[in-house]
Amino acid sequence: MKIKQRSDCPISSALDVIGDKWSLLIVRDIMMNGKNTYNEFLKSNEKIATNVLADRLSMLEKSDIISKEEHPESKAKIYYKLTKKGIRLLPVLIELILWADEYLPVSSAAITYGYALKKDKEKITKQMMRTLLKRISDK
Amino acid sequence: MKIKQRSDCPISSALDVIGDKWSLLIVRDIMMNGKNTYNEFLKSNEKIATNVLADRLSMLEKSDIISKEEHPESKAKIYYKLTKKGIRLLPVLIELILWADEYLPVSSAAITYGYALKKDKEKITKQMMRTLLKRISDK
DNA sequence: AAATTAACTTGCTTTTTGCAAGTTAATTTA
DNA sequence: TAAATTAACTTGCAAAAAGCAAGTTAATTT
Repeated sequence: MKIKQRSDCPISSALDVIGDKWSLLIVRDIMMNGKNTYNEFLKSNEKIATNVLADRLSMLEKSDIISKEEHPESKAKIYYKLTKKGIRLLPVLIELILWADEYLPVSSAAITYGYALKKDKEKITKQMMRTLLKRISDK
Repeated sequence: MKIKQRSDCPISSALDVIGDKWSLLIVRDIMMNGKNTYNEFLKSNEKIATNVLADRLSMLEKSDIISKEEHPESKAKIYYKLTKKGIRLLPVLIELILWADEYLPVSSAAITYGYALKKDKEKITKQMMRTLLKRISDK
């Protein structure tokens, strides 16, 4: 499978890569939920189908948004991590959270978090970005 | 058709509404390309299928992201416009542009725009947001 | 040695997309 | 003013993608 580019518009190009219902949830799981393995992704609340997960992981890897590594604890596991390109999607996720928080029904935990985020978006984003980037630089 | 909510995570909920390959392109066309009618959307570079366009427009309307109005020039036309909820997606689009501009091959025009955006994101976003919101308040 | 876990793959059904052609009302043209 | 065109869809069908259940293989645990 290859990714078709529908046009050279940046928004369209971005959506060609991550504009489906699952890719950004995998990114979210790694970025914010401390998940890094196949089975951890499978167990998320949204219940991705196993073949779709396999497909998305391989697409995200091909797009250089995630990469595979040896799992530190076991050879049976694969450790999925974000690349820099993947980490740089953080601001997109942040804006989706802020939008959802304002216009969609979400969990009360999300409301609380959104409130803090709204007040200090810049700072929180920068801080998270730094932490995430640091994690990949000292591997 | 109704929208299924896969979980109460804000990112997931946002993607349930606008996380497909077409919805945000329609929003982009209204927001940044001065398009407001069915045939204008159809003519975009990405070539959406006519039945999919009809479906997305009705979903976006049901989600209160766009609304239909009489076209000022003709009764044969329908004027689609963004609601406030739709306009508030601007920051998401902006971040997608910035990410694509840095990590994907896009047009040279997009590169130039992205460069300005990167330098002055806050200001440009606020200015655009103000203009868009003004347009809907004085209808 | 047997059971379990992890990461997939396979086969099949359902849903969504894409494409071409057709419909209806409003508008423009000859 | 009749005929052609435009605008916004709808319909039918084939192809692609998603969802679901079960199966495979290698590593790990019991």
